[in-house]
Amino acid sequence: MTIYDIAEKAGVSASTVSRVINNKPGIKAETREKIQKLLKEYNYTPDENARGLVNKATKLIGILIPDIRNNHHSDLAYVVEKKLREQGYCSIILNAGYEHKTMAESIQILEQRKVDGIILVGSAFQNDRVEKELRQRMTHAPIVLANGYLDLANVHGILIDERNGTKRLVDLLYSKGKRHIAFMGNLNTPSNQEKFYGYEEGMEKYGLTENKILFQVSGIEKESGYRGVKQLLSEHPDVDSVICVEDLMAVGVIRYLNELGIKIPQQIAVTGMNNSILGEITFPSITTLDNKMIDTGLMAAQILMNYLNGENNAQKVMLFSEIIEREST
Amino acid sequence: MTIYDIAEKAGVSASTVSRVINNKPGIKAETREKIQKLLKEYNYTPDENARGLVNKATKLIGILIPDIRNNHHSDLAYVVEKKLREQGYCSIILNAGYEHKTMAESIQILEQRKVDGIILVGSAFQNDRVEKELRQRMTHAPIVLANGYLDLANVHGILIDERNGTKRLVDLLYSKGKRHIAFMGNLNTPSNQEKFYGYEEGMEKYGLTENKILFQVSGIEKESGYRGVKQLLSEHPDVDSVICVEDLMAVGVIRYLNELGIKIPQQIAVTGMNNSILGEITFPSITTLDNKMIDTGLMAAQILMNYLNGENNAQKVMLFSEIIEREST
DNA sequence: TTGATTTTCGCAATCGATTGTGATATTATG
DNA sequence: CATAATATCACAATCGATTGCGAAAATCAA
Repeated sequence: MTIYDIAEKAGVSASTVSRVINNKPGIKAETREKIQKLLKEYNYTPDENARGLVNKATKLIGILIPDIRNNHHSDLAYVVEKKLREQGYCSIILNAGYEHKTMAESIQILEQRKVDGIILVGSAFQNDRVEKELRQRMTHAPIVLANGYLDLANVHGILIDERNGTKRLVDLLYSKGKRHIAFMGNLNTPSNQEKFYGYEEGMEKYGLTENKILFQVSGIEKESGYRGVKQLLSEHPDVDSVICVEDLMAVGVIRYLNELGIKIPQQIAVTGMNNSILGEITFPSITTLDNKMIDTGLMAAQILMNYLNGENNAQKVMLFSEIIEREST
Repeated sequence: MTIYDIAEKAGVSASTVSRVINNKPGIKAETREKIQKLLKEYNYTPDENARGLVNKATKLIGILIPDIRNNHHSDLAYVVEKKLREQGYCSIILNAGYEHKTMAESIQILEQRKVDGIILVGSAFQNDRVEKELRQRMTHAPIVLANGYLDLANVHGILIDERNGTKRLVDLLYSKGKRHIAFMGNLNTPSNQEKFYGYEEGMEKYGLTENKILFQVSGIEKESGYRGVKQLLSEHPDVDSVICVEDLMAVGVIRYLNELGIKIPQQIAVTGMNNSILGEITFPSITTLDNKMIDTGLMAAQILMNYLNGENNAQKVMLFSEIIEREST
């Protein structure tokens, strides 16, 4: 069923039907109604792809996510998809992985699809390879980097004050009497680096520079946390609290401590980050830093829509993270 | 950069460039190479939407999911997206909700986008409203219903033996000496109904028909589990085990029991279903029924690809669920 | 060298929409 | 009633690709 079929049935030309569909003027009320009735009857809807060709707008938005299986990624994807859909946009969600190569490949796919805009989720996209790819193939489309910043004309950034948030996490632990606070996680994303800087600032604030421990582990899975804390404690028996860059990792930490019968938080306190649902359901539940994924998603969608509606001022927004205190501290 | 731009630079017609891109014969090797070099140089890739117009294939697949935030939904979406991408397809993921109306709306969106195929995730799609919508607007495209079945020519089904799986859950609990086994969750999806039937069969098998308790709660959130078990125990103090239709719900149940100091599984055993990561990290960890979301996803993608490659035999596949025994039983 | 084959490539139509321009029908004006 | 003004709609071009068909060029045979 094409627009020509409808036109034929109505005894008019396709252009007339098009004008009715798009509420353009210059059509007799009588004709308009007749066509509208036919549109309903055959419940015809125009082919968005064909439309995109001439309108130079596909109404497609690309959402690049390292891994949709992560709770905070899917939380964000959910609100974004929902909000974009309200405006008639469809979301193409790609798992872009954490490697620069796969990220770049994903951007190429979006170029082919001629998406109207892109949302990049996670600071992992804040790297040279991605920047180059965006500069080369995505000059036309607005881009929102959720949790990060890239200095390109058409890239908008939403930043979360993870640095300050982490610093406040140190405050919290200090207030609980903790002095040997360790930081666990790798530093291979700008986001994690920010967190680490915040940790450092916090420790320095209390004159605990000597006690700083950066314990790098490879992944963010709970196994990494489990093995990590095991090794951490063997190397630094005096540690009395651990800040993990991810809730999932904290889950592994807690499991190990539970197995050893170490009292949380009395002997060792633990915090995660990113406020995943996981933190609510462990025993003890995990104090975490809410990185405002929902707000970020809403904001990202909003900025994109604004831009597509003509508000061409590049934006850089800052959201404030929030500590969610639970049993593990 | 269009195909005409490339053609101009190469001093040939667009049709020649097209034939080179698509590896069609009838082009002099010399010309072919020259064009290929230009394609690389400008790293040109054809507009997939324009291509779709003439090829009558958008290389777009719609994935309908009630809610991507559910872990087992995103697990599935992840593998599906990955596998489809390998074949040059893009995934449009829509959160279709649990209401028939929003499901139908989502199907309409996919029709407009002229997707080449659809994957429906979850038995919730197994209803009249969806069936009608598919029959009306999706006769052309292959559809795979992951975890369910609809009797339409172009709909393939992947079924999971949740009924039998639940029955084996009853076996397990019986073997642990439990006799007052309650079933908790609503029955508003075919999947949950299957689970309930399995529960009934299991109870009858052991002559425990008298002890059957169907305790219906509205949602599947942990709060539903928490409140549910609270009420359940007040009404039926002799219950010694609870089968929940969802891990998340079991999380709430466990939390309540923990708060009361009830020993799990000695006093009351608990099982969840769907093998979410949540079940691994609670204390005690939750025995669950793995509904094979990963396998289902791979299978769904595979069936769709087969169909799109010409293997037009409708399929109905059965996967076997598997009990994952943990501490809660 | 000439005519027959085969290669190689361009022309033009097509996919399903949108839109500027101009033609026709309708109404208004004097 | 004739003419000007306006309302209504169709034609054809266009978006960026693909493809059947025919024309020109190259190769072959005699």
